[in-house]
Amino acid sequence: MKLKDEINSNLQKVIESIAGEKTEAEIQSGQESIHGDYSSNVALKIFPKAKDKFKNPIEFAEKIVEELEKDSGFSDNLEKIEVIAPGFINFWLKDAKLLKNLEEITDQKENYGKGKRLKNKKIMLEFADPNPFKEFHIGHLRNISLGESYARLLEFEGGEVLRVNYQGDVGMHVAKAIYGIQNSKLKIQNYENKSLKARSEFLGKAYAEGSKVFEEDEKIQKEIKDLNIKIYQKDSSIREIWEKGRQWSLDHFEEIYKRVGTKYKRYYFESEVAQTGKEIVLSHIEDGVFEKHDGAVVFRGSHTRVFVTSEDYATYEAKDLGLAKIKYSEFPYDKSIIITANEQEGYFKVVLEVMEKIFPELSSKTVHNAFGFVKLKDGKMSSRSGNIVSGEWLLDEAKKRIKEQFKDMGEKTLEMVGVGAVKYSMLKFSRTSDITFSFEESINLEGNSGPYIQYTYARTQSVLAKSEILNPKSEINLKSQILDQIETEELLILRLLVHFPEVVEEAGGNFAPNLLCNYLFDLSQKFNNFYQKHKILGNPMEEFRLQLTSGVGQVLKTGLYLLGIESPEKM
RNA sequence: GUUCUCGUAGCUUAAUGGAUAAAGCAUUGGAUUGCGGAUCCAAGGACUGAGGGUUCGACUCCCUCCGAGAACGCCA
Repeated sequence: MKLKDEINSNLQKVIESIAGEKTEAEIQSGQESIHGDYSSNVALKIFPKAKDKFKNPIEFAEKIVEELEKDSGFSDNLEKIEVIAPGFINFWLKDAKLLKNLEEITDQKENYGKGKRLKNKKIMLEFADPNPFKEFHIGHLRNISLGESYARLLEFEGGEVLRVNYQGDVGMHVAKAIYGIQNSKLKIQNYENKSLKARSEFLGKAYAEGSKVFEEDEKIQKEIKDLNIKIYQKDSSIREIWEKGRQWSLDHFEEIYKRVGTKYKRYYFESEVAQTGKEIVLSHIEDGVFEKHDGAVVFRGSHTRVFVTSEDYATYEAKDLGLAKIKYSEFPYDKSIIITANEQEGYFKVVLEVMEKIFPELSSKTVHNAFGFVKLKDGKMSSRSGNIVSGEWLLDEAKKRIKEQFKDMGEKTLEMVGVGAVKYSMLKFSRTSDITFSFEESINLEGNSGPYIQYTYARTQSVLAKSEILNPKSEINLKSQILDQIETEELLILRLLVHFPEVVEEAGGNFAPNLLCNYLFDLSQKFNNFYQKHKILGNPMEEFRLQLTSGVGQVLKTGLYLLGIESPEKM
């Protein structure tokens, strides 16, 4: 059992016996260790209900501690339990316990921190969702970084995660793009033999041109709407261009997925769910879920939305209903999670309202997780205005800048560090907050960045490799004599290592990879501090310090993996 | 107009209702006859947009105002 849980259950038992109150005790993991390795505010929380027995929360807390200390099996791991005004209870671990934890890391290796919270749970995770014919922009990059990290965190806790991607290959945006292709000065034929990048840039431009004239010219607007219908009908006049453009986009996306380390199990397309979606909507007019208005089929919920257009085509809304049904029939999940930008929050709210009425069993299992906007310093990104930063450009630019600084770095490492820098910069902020993208910062190799953590990992591996050369068969064993020789910097690291499993659980439970980022950064800083002050190799404490180094390396590697970032052995 | 989200140091951001509001960047000053200086140490810098309220305790919850952004019937 995790130590945190152990403290929790002991607290619960004791409080129930003293105050007769069942409670979910709240344990905090101390970050700076000034308030202990763990601390609890239960005495403050429960005090109003124990008022008749104790004068103040401190007295109450003292009684709790007295009871806790009676259980020697529990308190043997603890150096002390103290009560601090106005009523906090702080727990300090014994150094021996900290060392024992380090041994666990050595034994369990990449399994250290794994949980069972989601054992036997099937989770469908939809993320990235770029649209063919449009650019894969930095918002998608945030989406896929978050999704992949979330998937790994859920798997780490025992869940079976099915990564899926839903891509809009039909609809007005495609019509606009095709109009753009047909009327652009840039001829599609010229791109036949060009790179995927060049092709997708061409498509992006065509889309921007199509959108522009759509807004400006009513006659063209009508033409584009007609094109849209032809797309749904797979009309022979546009079939070839549609298939070609679609494939070019998908090939390009695939390249990006590969670069960022995401492998999807299933790709859904709007073209394959539209019909099912429409049928679902039409079959629920009679029972009053939907109503016909101005020739369209609408739903009147928290706000009104069109599900089937007056031209009889499924909108995005109806398609999502079709998608939900197909998803569940293919993979009966315990939970279905959809990750999108928060501009879709209102939209999903309505779709979930409909689902509650027609697929109640699915709606209760479906969660929409939104993330904040990725803005540029000079305002909102929009693929229509053309003021857009493509995901690929950002990855390449990161790599380029790193190369300028580290000329002899190999191609493989360069890619790991470049992608790591970008992904980390997408993950280190809390998911829901809008972030302002800055070129300098996301590519910065110093400070709170991916490369800083990767560098620290490479450093641990370098030390370990060197010790291997100097002393090939050294089996690391902790000796109890070292207890009184441990340095402050080492203790700080040991204390932090204890919390890794808890941070991972919290990051997964709250869909908050940023917590893991902060933790890894903190650990890296503490290790670098230690490294600077104390010599590892050729020191009387060498064995212990090597094990510490190895433990830090292991945790950094596992942590980076959970963020979806690779750990180079050398940089 | 309606609904929702957000205002924290010069900048970018942290902080399940808890203890001295935490980092990075930038700025200033330091550290190398040592295992990778892509490192480390130190300093300055915030009445958490304004004003009320709830609470033993509020960046966090409630109300008002100011400011920013997003979503709102045939786009995705």
